[in-house]
Amino acid sequence: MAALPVTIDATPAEAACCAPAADAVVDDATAHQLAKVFKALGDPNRVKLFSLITASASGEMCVCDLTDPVGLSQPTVSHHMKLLVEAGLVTREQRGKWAYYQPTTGTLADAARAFTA
Amino acid sequence: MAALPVTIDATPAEAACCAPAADAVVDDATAHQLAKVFKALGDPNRVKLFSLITASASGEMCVCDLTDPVGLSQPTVSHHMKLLVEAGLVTREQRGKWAYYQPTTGTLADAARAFTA
DNA sequence: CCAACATATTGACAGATGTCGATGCATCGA
DNA sequence: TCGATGCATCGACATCTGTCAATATGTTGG
Repeated sequence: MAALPVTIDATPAEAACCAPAADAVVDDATAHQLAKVFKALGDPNRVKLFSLITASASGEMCVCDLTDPVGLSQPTVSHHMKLLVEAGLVTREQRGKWAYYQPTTGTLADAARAFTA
Repeated sequence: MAALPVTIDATPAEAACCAPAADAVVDDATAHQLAKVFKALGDPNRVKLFSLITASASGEMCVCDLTDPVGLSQPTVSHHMKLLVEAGLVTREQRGKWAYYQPTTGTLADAARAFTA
């Protein structure tokens, strides 16, 4: 499941007459993809990590700069970052010894729009 | 923790010189509140439930109309709806025998904006 | 090539989560 | 008043999740 397109695009939302739509407005695959994005931000520490990166002046941060602010061990931060990458919320770029993470701003906005669209 | 204001409003994002901001851009309470909202949508079935309600023509749905589309038992649907209510994503209104759930459209958008603001 | 450093992976563990059946608690209709 | 209906809560269970210490992998500098 590496590097999913993450296009999401909400279903047409047929809006039938009134009651049990029987088949969900979002299909199973879309629901899983959306849940993956939201679940990635469903942990306070990952919220902080993502916030730190998005608010970073340089637009990117390495693991060594992230461990201190959240107060977690280095392996734990790596674990969280992996989830954020798999959700498509950040991208990873290895430069030398450091792994730099950059936010993928569109992903979260698109996911949130899946309901209002 | 009933009926939280859910104002969220992102922190000023000081954007210091370059590196370890030491204290997170979002404080602990905000991170927890944001995580709560996203975690509520971090399950495929809750994504479907929320989608069903937001796309509903009448703007509200009762539990009896939700069990079939997601294929879950009634107690499980009640459990999921409780989480969505606690996250501030939907509101519950009891009318007669039925419990009607209505989407709180602003909550998700505000949570997503906490990072881009 | 080797030592030092930054990061990822593994193994383990407590705690949280999703799910259901059984049950309780209201409300409505007869 | 009584049974039926819609929903919530409880108890239980398997699974998932967050966390760390230990270790492995990979990259740079000497």
